[in-house]
Amino acid sequence: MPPQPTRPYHHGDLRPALLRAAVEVIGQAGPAAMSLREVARRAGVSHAAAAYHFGDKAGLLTAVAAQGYRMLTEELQNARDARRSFLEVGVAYVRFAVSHRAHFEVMYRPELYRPDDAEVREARAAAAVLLYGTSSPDAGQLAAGAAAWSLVHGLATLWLNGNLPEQLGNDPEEITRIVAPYLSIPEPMTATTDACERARPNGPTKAR
Amino acid sequence: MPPQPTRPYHHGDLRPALLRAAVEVIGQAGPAAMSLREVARRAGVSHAAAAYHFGDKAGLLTAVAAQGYRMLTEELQNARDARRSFLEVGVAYVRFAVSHRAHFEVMYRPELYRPDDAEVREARAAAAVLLYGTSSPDAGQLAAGAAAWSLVHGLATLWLNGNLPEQLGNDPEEITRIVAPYLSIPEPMTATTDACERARPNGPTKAR
DNA sequence: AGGTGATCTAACCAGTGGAAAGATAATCTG
DNA sequence: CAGATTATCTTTCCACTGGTTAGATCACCT
Repeated sequence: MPPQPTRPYHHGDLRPALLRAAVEVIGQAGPAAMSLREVARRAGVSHAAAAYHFGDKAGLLTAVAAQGYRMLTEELQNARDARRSFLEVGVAYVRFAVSHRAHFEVMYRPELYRPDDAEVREARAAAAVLLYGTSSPDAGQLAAGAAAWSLVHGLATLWLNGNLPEQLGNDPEEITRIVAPYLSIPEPMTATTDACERARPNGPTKAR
Repeated sequence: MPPQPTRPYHHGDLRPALLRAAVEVIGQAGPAAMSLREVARRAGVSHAAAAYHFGDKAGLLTAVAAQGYRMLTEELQNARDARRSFLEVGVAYVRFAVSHRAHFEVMYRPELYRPDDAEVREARAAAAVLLYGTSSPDAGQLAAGAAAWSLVHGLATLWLNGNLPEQLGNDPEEITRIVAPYLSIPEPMTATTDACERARPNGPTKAR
């Protein structure tokens, strides 16, 4: 017989394992249905082990949120660097929300975790810099950034909740490219076609 | 002594009383922290009485969501009729989210209730008509409506979560009037100043 | 080798949502 | 008005949850 495949008393890599399990559960059942005990079960440990590593349930969700903001920052950065278009940053935002739904849903439910956590604040601030296009926006950039952020954030959440009419199609990235050009924002770094003009005739068609 | 102020066995008006209590609890502690038992306690009945009237916890939250959509419809309608401006409909949307936070937070957490409930679907459809400006939108109106809805919805949720920079001020309605004009939407019924032109020079200033 | 601290389990607690059985009262039917 | 039916509410129970505590196990350091 094999040499006792008994799980060792110490897991050895429990923290990341619990994080993965948590994201998995949230992805399947939503953040509200996630329980410490179910997460611990999937990682093969007692629920008290999870509480030990994260303090409490909010601590685990805080870690998920922080990881989410870091991942978002990275993807926004990639989009900005690769495409050099503000629109593509917005598309990347929506893509992140859809492809990392578990993280996204936790990030924007601050009552579930500790939004004042240092790690979270840091990661969120880094993402905000990319969303506003600059780390020290003036009043106009601030309002324009808020408009852009609001639009893609609203689009992403409405999509995730199934609140968008199905005639718009079922590809959230494509929907973003159709809808976002209704925003008339003076692009800070790129010289693309004026979104306002493009939107004028009878609404942006495909807008590719 | 008074004739036995003992609570009668039958409450007589329990359903609305439970609804009010639920909204109160959610307003204080958020939808995730609402418990059937706490709601029942505030209404002075056992938690099984609440379950009897609403089937289960999701049933209670379904009723809250339906009520919320009806209230939203009414306020959007008032704003449209009174101001005859598309912008003011958006402002009314944000005002609703802030002043009826409990309802709003439930409405957009479909995992907490039964979004397919007939009453909810009906009430939500009525609100959608006002948000799109017409009950049979063409492709352009659909995209424009989605853009407008996304913007105000994103603005409202970001505001509620404390994700908007504080330099924008602390009056969400005023913020909406500053931010929303970045949208260039051909207004269907009113002939206001072209938002696009107004936004051009260096961003809309106050936009009153 | 021995001790120290980190990691994990077991056991317990109060609180939760749901279901079932029964108590109470309002209403219907004759 | 009496008796039966139905609607409403309570009590009680169950499995589950998050959090706490005491103790078991083990890695590591000197």
